Amino acid sequence: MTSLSSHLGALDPTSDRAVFRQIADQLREAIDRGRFKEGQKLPSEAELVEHYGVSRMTVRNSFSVLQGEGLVHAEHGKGVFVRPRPPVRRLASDRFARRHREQGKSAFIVEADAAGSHPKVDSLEVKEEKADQDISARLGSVRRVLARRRRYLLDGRPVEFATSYLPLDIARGTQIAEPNPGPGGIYARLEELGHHLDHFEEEIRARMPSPAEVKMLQLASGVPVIHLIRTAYDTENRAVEVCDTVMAADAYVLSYQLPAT
Amino acid sequence: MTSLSSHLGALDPTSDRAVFRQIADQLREAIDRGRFKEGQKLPSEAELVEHYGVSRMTVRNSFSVLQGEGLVHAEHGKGVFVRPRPPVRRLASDRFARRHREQGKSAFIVEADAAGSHPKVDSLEVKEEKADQDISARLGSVRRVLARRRRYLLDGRPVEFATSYLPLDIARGTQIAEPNPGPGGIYARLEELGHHLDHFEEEIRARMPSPAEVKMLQLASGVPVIHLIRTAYDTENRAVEVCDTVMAADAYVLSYQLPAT
DNA sequence: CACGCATACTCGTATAGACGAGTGGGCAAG
DNA sequence: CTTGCCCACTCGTCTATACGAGTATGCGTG
Repeated sequence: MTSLSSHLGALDPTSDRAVFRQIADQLREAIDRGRFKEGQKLPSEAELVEHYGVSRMTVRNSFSVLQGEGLVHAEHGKGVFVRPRPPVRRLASDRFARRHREQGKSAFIVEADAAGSHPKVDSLEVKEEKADQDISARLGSVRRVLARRRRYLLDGRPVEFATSYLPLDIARGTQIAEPNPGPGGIYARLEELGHHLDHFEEEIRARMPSPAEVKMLQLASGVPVIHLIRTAYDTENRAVEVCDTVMAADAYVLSYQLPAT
Repeated sequence: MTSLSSHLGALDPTSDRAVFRQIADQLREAIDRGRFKEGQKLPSEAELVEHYGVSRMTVRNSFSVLQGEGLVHAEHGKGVFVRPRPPVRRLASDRFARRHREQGKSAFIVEADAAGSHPKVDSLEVKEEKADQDISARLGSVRRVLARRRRYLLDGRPVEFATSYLPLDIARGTQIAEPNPGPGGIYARLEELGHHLDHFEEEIRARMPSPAEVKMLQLASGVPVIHLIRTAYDTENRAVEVCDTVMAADAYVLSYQLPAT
């Protein structure tokens, strides 16, 4: 009678459900019921091999199912652990309102400080480049754009990777083309330049990350990304910026307020 | 010289990148470059075993990487195929505007018909039940609610699964408690009952689906879900409905329009 | 011609074994 | 006591094999 018996049952040989799925089911249920808590170590592969009397690959197969569901993650040399749900960042739909544009620091820094996290922005890159087809279409058939890339981190963990694209005739030679765009960010600069912002349009998709995104965001397996594309329009209904953002889905909740009209 | 050589190269034995990752990389690149197109069959496991000179489990491991990325899906007895991107349904932020509430059919049906798809709604269930903690909090501490569950399908494929929760003092005994809520849906009924809608609040998350959701939405592996929770408020700022929606992420693009204020 | 079955090919599941590499603790030498 | 090494335990990668089950094709029988 091992200590595992208290959390995990036996297999049903008559079931037509695959053995590795049965094991995954039992582990999942134990996690859901809180028998294994966040961050806690699951039984090792060897222990499960022993407990269920199956081969190691079968146990690993079970783990890979749970990994794909984002429930657990393995650490080489240590064990398999219940994946903790990181604190989420809530993005409200009024986050670009003018009243939030007063302060010197960026919205990300201010908000994270308020939440007690340690924010950081790195991978800054500002350069002119050729617009790809999609960006070009959104900005109204421009060929070249100013691209501002940056990565956001909370408490050392990368959570978001964003690129802003602006037409050259607007941004070139202005502070927008500088690494530090100044207080209130590029939206404040755009307004100073006479491009009064009227509204934003946001498109949201969710998908699994590419290998490059896994690296940039240090994503565990089983964590999707939220892909948000925001277009800013001025009062003349011209698209003045497109911001392409990829977020670690386990770190975000987006929130929108809609009028019933 | 097999036909595979034209699409796939050789392994680098000096690389410290695992063999199955190298194979996955080559297949991924071939797919990205369009050498294998949407819906097309990839080389069989046996062919890749032959081509690379590795064991079958190594090839399967490569496939499982690509499956986790949502790039391919396997069909028992047939082969492994490049996963086609299904037509997406665009949800605009004005989809609940009053002007869309005139017609007799539901918004889903009207919109899908217009897009040339064959819409269907099934799994209708309307019943009173105990509100869970989250729903209760959103509705302002109600104990029991009317729950309206339904599943939406496009061209036979399930794409969305939604449950609306309404306080009993509003919904009980009205047409809202009937399977068919009538023209304009429950929002039209709510307004007729004197609950004039003021605004909606939507919360969006993305995550991997639970096994139950995989079943309900017939999701391929590597497809996340978008979890949307909408709360409807009347002009007295009372929450009159909470709608919990789980969508197949590969079938949706959400679109919001925000004022710059 | 039509139907049914045999067969070959596909992926799914499972076993058993081997070696490698990261981690951490204990023990021995300095 | 501190340092450094060894070892036990962990997951990672890979091989080889076996059988099962779903699919498609073609051939032979009726």
